[in-house]
Amino acid sequence: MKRPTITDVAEKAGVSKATVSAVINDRDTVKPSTRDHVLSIIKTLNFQPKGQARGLRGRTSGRSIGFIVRELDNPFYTAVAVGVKKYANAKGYTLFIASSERSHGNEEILTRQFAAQEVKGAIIAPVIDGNTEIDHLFSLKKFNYPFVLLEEVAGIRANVVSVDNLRAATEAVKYLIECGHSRIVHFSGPEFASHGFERINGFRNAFSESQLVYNENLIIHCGSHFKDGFETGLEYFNNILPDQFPMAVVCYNDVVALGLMAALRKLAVKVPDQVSIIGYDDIEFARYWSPALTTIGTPLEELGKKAAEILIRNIEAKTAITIETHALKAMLHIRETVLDLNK
Amino acid sequence: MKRPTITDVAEKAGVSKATVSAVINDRDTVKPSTRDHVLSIIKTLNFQPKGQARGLRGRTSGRSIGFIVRELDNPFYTAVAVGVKKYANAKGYTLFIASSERSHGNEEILTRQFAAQEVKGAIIAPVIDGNTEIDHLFSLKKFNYPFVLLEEVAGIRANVVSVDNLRAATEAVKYLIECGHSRIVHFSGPEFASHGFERINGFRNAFSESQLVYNENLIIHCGSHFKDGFETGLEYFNNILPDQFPMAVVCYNDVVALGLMAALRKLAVKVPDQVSIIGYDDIEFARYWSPALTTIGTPLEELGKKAAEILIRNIEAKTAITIETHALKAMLHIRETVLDLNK
DNA sequence: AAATATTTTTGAACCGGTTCAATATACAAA
DNA sequence: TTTGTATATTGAACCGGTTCAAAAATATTT
Repeated sequence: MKRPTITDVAEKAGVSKATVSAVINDRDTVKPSTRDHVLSIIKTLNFQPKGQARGLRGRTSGRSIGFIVRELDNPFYTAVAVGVKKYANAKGYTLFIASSERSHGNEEILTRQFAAQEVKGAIIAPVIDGNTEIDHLFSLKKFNYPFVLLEEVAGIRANVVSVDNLRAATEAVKYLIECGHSRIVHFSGPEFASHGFERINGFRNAFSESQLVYNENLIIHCGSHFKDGFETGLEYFNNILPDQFPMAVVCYNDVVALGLMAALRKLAVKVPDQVSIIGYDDIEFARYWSPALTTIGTPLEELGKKAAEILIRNIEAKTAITIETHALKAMLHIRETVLDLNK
Repeated sequence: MKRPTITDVAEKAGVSKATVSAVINDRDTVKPSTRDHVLSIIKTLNFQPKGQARGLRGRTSGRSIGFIVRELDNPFYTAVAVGVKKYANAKGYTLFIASSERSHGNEEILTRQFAAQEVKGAIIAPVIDGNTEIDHLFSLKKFNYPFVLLEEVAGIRANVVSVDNLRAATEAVKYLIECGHSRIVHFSGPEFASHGFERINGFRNAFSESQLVYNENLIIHCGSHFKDGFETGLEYFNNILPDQFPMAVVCYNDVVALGLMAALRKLAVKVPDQVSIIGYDDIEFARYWSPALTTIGTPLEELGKKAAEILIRNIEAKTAITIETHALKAMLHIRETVLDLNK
C-alpha cells in the first residue's frame, strides 16, 4: 500500500482536494466541523503532505544553503560552520550540515540531495585521497549549481576559499630557525589532502631556504587526533637515538600537539626546555594548556564567512559570475612552547 | 525576470521538454549534437533544474533524516551526531544537521524546512528557556511527522531519549561523600534546560540523603564553556574565605572542569590534594589531561544511536506506533582528580 | 418570504519537472 | 527505390500538491 495523497484524504472525507489543502494550511475559511472531520481522516490515514509538491506552487520555499564537511567530530569544521552560519543567517539563509565521512560516494549522494532539494547552494570540504573522483562536481557545474570548495581540487575550476598553509608552515619553521633550533621534525597529518600536503611542503620549503638539510626521516607520519599525537609521540621519543633527539616539533594541528605534550609529560621530557613545539589551528584549548601552546592560528570563522559570502553572491547572481579563489592568511601566535636560544 | 524553467530552455533550443529532460538526466538516447546545443542554451539561460519537481515523479527521493542541535560548536552534539549518523547510514539514510542557536524561532523554521522537504523525520534537541513555545512541535504531531526529542518538553507527549542526569549527579556526590569529603560545591550550567536543572537537583538530592546540609551558596552559577570554568574558577577561589574553602567541586561538564583546573593551576591550588574535581560527559581530553579527570560519562554515541533507531522505526511504521521514552544510564569514571580520604 | 450578505466549498488550471508509447528521422540492406 | 531497423524526438498524461474565481450553502436583513 502506497503513501496516501491529498486525493485519498479528500475522497475518504467526502470533500474536495481544495478543502483538504485549506485544512492543512490552517486557512480560516474552513468550517470547524469539516476541519475536525478532515483532520480525523488525516490521522487514520496517517497522511503526510509531501513538501516537494507544496513548494512547487505558491510561497517561495525557504532559502537555505548546505555545508558538506569531511567528518562530524572535528572541531575544525564546527568552527568554520559557525562562521558560515553567522553570515548565512544574516542574509536570511538557514544552514544544513552533512558529513561525507571521507567517502567520495557519500559526498556525491549529499551533493545530489542538496541540489535536488531546495538547498540553494553548497560549501564543500572535498574528500581528497589517492583516486580523485570529481564527476559529481562537474555535474554541479553543468547545471549551474552554486558551490564553493574549501580546498583546491585538481582538475576543476571552481570557487575556492582556503588557508595559505604553505606560507604558514614555512614561517613556523623559519621562526624556529631564528630561535636557534636546528634539528626540527614534523608530525604530519593526512598527506593526500592538500592542506596536509601543503604543510609538509612548507616544512620542506623552509629547509631549502635555510642552511638546514632536509631529509625524509624528519617527517613523522602521525595523524590528526589527540590519540595520534599521544601514541606517536610516546613511540617516537621512546625509541629515538640520543644523537637524533629533536630540538623542536612542528605538528600537523593543535590536537596532535597537545597529545604529543601529554606524551612528553609522561616521559618527563620538558617543554619547551628540552623540546619546543608548534601547533596549528589555535583551538580554544591551545591557549589554556600549560604551557600555553605556540601555534599557527587559522581564521576558521573568517574562512566560513568568506565561503558563505561567495556562495550567496553566486546564488543571488542573475547571470554567471567570475570564479573566485581566496587564500586566507594564517598567523603565528607566539606563546610558551618554543624556547628562544638567543636569550 | 524569473528563473528559467525547462520549458524556456526547450523553446529557446527549439526542442521538446522531453529532450531537455533527457539531456539533464544523461540519457544516452540523445544525439550528441542536440545534446551540446541544449547544454549551451542551458548555460546561457543559467538554467537550474528544480529538484522539487524532479522528485515528484519517478525515482524515490533519497531517504534522509534531520538533527536539530542547540549549538554548533558544542562537542556534546557532535558526539551524539556521530551516533545518529552511524545508525542512520547503516539503515540507508543520510543525515542533515542544523542548529537552532538556542532560538525558538529558528527551531520552528528548521522543523518546517525539514518537514517541507524530503527529510523524513527529525531528532530535536529542543530549545528550553523561560517561555515555552511548542506550537511547532504540535504541528509536527498533527501531520504525523516523525520526531524524537533529546530532552523532555513539558506539555507534549513525544518520543524522548535522554540521560538520567539526576541519578548520575546524585551518585557523583555520593561518591565524594564516601571518599570522606564534606564541603562540596557545584559549578552549575544552564538552569532552564532540564539537563542542567537535573544535575543541580541531583546534587541537592545527594545532600538530603546524607547528613550534609544543603545551602544555596553551594551552587556556583558558571556556564558551559572552558572559559566559564576558567574565569568563574579564578574569581571564586580568589575570593573564597579560608573557612569556606571547598574540598570538592562537581562541575556541570568536562570542559568547565578543565577550565577550572587551568584556573587552579594558575592559583597554585593542587588537584586533587587540595581540591577534588568531578566532570561530566567524558570527552576525549578528560582522560589525557593531567591529572586525568574523574568524570561522569554520558553515552553520547549511544544516545544518538537510540534516538535514530526510534526515529527510523517511526518513519518506517505503516501505522501510528506507541510513544517511547528512554533514559540512558551515565557512569562514573574514576581517575585521578578525586582524593580518597579513607586511605 | 424574498433579497442580500456572508461564509464554505469546489472545479479546473497550474507549478516544473518525468515518463513512455508513438512518431519521425537516419542509415543500411534488399 | 523500397523496406527494415536502429536511433532521436516528441506529445500528452502524470506526480501531489496550491490557488482562486465562481458556485453553493448559510445567515442576516428587509
